[in-house]
Amino acid sequence: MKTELDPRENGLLASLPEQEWKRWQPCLTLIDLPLGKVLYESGVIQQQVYFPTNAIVSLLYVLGDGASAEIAVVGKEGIVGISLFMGGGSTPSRAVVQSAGKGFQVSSEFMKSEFDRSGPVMHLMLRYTQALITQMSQTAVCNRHHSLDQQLCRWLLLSLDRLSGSELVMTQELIANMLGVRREGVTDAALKLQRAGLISYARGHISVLNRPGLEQRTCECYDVVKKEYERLLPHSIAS
Amino acid sequence: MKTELDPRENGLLASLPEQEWKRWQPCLTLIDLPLGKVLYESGVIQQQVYFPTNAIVSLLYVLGDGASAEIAVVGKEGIVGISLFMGGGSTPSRAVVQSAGKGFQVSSEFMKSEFDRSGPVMHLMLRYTQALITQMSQTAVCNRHHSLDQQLCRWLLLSLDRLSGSELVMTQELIANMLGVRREGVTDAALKLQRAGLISYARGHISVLNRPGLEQRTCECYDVVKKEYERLLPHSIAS
DNA sequence: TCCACTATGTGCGATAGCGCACAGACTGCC
DNA sequence: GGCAGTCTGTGCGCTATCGCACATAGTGGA
Repeated sequence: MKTELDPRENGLLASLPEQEWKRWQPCLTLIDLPLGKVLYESGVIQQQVYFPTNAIVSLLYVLGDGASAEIAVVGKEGIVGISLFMGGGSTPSRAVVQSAGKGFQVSSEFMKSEFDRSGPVMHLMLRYTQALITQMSQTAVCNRHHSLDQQLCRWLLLSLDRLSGSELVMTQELIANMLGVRREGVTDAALKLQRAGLISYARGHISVLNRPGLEQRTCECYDVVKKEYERLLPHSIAS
Repeated sequence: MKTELDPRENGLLASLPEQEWKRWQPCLTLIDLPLGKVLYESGVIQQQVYFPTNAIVSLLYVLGDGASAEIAVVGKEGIVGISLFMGGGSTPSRAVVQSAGKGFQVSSEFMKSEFDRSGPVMHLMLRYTQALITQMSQTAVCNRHHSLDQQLCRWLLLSLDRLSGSELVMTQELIANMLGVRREGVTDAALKLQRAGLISYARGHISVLNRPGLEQRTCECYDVVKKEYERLLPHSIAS
């Protein structure tokens, strides 16, 4: 009679071989991921790692003057907290829930011991990390060369891919923080998309009306990232 | 009577424990890294990985329209070709020698088998990768928020740290490609630094006259990256 | 010595995004 | 039903950077 969320809605957990899955299942804890929750803070050693199912988490960097920029976004295809197994234990960035939902957590100790088995878990995590690196690189390039309009399209598409459905709950203010631009700039860009009939925007609710249209309007960055995720993590993002 | 370059001028090779080093030493091949040499190309499977000693290699992304941007820079502290052990085998970016010098290469097979021992080599490589991720993230943020002046300072300092000495051989045109800006923009920024007495520029030769001055003028990004390299890879960058 | 070439410096109009101020509209709560 | 608060839309002057055109200055080879 359980209607509990299935951990295997997370792409990485779903990719675990049967044998590993048996070890993992009892160690997974369902966790609520409300909007704005900080999963880790710059420089702080993490006690858990997280596997979102229907939430989105932004990795963002906050500058001394309060300005910020999103480095990458993690959803049901990934894990939050890679620095744990990469060796640092912390990063100079922050992970914030950007779209509320649920996820699963496991303790750092468990994650570490699983990684250190050097088996499928490790290789899966490393491939994911490689995909994440691509996303970060592409963010850097996109920040440099592409217009806000294009970046907004990219951002919407990346976020949608990491959820299910075609609706996002997200104010323009928040999007501006993620993209590292002014709120008014997002308003302008969003208006253009609305007028083109691609999205509809209403007080924090974005509905995508014409996804192919968005894909046409975005820069190549989106496609590069998407293809790389598909190459490295087949089946992890339902498209 | 050998005056050959010591592989241990590379920080990662120098960090190998004695036991590993004995295995590695016979497998290292000295290689010339002339300006502009492409060490790997977007999407192409690599046959070698490279450990620069006195050369600098840029990881850069080239857009469809020819525009480009540097994602990260690798010098004597690192390795070129992490995607080999991360699992992808290739990345959607390009590695180009940005400052001529020497390095050592090992075959993909050797690197892979060493990584798969899951010992000190693996942990060293993962820590390096984590540091590289920090550099990429910070590049993304810097591209978004900081002025060209500041970015030029950051870039000069990062490059200097990865060489030895206080001189760079590098035209403004090339720097512009790396930073993903116009050549004239670099001219302007470089002039400001010259007038402030921080550097002197002469037909592709940059001498840093006042390093503390540069450090004062750059954005926080440089410091974040530097500290993270020092934390994750002690002794790897001589400061 | 001269010439072609490359590297650097300069000017100027165009544009994207910024910072700020403020208006209108919707929402939730009393 | 009214009010406070939040979200979105708009106007305007400012600045950094762009794109292009062109001037100047070293440099290396014929």
